[in-house]
Amino acid sequence: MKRVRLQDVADRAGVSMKTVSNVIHDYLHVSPQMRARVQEAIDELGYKPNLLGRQLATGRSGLIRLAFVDISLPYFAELARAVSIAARPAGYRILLEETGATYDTERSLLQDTESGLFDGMLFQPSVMTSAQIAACRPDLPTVLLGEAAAPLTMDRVMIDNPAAAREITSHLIASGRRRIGFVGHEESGLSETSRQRLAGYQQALDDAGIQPDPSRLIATKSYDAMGAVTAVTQRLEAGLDVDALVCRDDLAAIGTLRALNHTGLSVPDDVAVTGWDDIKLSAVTFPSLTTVSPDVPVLATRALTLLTERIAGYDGMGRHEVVPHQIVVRESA
Amino acid sequence: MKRVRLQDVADRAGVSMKTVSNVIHDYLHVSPQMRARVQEAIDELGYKPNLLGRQLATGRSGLIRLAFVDISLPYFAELARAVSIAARPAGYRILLEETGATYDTERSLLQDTESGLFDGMLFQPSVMTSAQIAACRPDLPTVLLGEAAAPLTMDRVMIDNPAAAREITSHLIASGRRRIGFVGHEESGLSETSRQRLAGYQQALDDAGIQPDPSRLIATKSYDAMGAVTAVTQRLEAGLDVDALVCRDDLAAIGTLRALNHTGLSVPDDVAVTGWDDIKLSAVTFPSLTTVSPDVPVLATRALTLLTERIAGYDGMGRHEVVPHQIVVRESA
DNA sequence: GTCAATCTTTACAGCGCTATAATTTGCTCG
DNA sequence: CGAGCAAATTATAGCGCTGTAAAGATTGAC
Repeated sequence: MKRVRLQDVADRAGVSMKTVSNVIHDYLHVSPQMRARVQEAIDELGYKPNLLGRQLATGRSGLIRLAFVDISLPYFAELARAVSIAARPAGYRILLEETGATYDTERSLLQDTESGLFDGMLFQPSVMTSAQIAACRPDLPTVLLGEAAAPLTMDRVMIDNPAAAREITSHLIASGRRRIGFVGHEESGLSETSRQRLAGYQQALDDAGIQPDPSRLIATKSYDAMGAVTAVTQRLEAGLDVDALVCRDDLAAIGTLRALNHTGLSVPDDVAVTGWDDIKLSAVTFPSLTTVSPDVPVLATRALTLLTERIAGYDGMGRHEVVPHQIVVRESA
Repeated sequence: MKRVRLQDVADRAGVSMKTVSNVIHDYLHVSPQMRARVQEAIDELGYKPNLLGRQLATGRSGLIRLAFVDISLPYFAELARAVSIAARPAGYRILLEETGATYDTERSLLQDTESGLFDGMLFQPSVMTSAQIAACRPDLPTVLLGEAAAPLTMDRVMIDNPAAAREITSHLIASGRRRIGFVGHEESGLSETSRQRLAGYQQALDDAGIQPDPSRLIATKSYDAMGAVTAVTQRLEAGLDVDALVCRDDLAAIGTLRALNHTGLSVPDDVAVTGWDDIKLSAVTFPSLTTVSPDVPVLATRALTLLTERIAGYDGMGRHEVVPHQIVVRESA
């Protein structure tokens, strides 16, 4: 059983290839009887259009590259899902690419040695700076996600991190907490994400006239929850004095919950904890997490809109969009 | 700035297209000086091969479709990562597809109306039966993942579910538990996955001479952790009498932990809990989860090996491979 | 110095589809 | 009844690359 080509269908129906193509694409000007005749031939032969041929002819692949650190981090899995769902109506499929947070991988995304496969790219950088990205001058239409980096020439979608950090810290202060720490920033080489969240955290303390105390900043060695378990446990044993911990993300918060529980501290009675991202599991931990909830579907939709405009040829300066977030209050704070 | 084509490079170097192609592909018989000359032209023009053209010419896209229920379920996110990593050395990229566990979506995967885009497919069915899958006669080389369904004609890779369920239940029995329940199967229309895990659970009870008690089976309404929270809480309030709960997967276990904690029961002192999948977070919950750990990297590698053989033309009967698992003992049991 | 054998390079025909422009058919209307 | 216009259909030229087959260059053996 060999493959059926467009020409085979055309021969069978006794028409030209283009007419068959018109039927397949529901082109307006095809007479009903012709449409029926061609459809019959298609069905009889079991014809399935070959996407490779179509892609080459149109010059579009319908594929968008979605690149971020690691799909096994729940936030990114949920982001991937949202993007994938948002892309379907626009006729795009999503191809995932993990960077592993290495400079070389991120750079090779921007300076691809091959072309044609992707129509565009959504990229959440984690180690490259705006200047480095700008220097790469990617030739693929690209929209950046997140707060990490974005040259002026490129589009970017994110939430207002300092504001959200300030809000969630203020929430802790409003509930009477004063000795508030921060968990989950890098030990050295602070990322832009951590920087912005720390800034909002500090701002909230300032607003309340609380003197920020550097001894309440707990850096972690890795992005996963285990990094927070290790770091927080260690600092608790060293006599950390806090009544609340703002965590950089939900994974850090989950690790923090474990460290606190393990040490015999009760959440939120002894120490309140907040997360960030509102991953699905944050509603199911015990206690459930008060967290910053970015509007991921909107983020995905906006990013795709900007990207499709770029693909369509828009060539203006970078547009930087801020997407809404909210503070979801649960048991942990 | 228009796109550079192979012919442009050939013109610039004063050679034929094929020679340029040979240089790009490190073809054996190219003289060093020719290679240098062509490379120079490539660099000068900044030539990037267009994959669409290559794909059409070779008839291969290098794309493998990976389909399962939902990427936001941690097990699948980790599986996707493993497959993606295993695919790279073989020259394949992975395109994710979510089925949402609906029959129509699963069926449309098998009976695609388009062709050419994918070289093969890895598919973890969740609602289709073996017979339904067999009836579809997919024309794309396909390897099935998981225990749910697999016609005799198709390859499949999975772990030994009944054995693993039996082992983890026996572990509970060995630690003195007797009133052991099961959490997370469907309320109606038992899935093959649940069936096999329940079978192993029951077998272990039988082995120990314990009478299985249907009142200790707790079905859930959804696959996520919240489904388990609801179901377990409800049953606990209704007077459920257990000293251990075998959960269908880690998400159900995490939900179960919350329900138990919320009800004031201590894990593992009052009730031991086990999970399934060994997702990353299972090491960070409090208490951390004793769980069944499938060897996902091996699963991914074996599945891809079988798939590449199918793509290469292997046409034998379905091969059913069993991949190793182990019981990871942590705090919860 | 010649012939065969091997190494390099080339010419060109597709891969399967779409887009453009050209052509034919079907109507309306003066 | 034929001009004029719109609707329907076709012929054909690519899209950018690779594979095949064949030609040209080089080498070694005798």
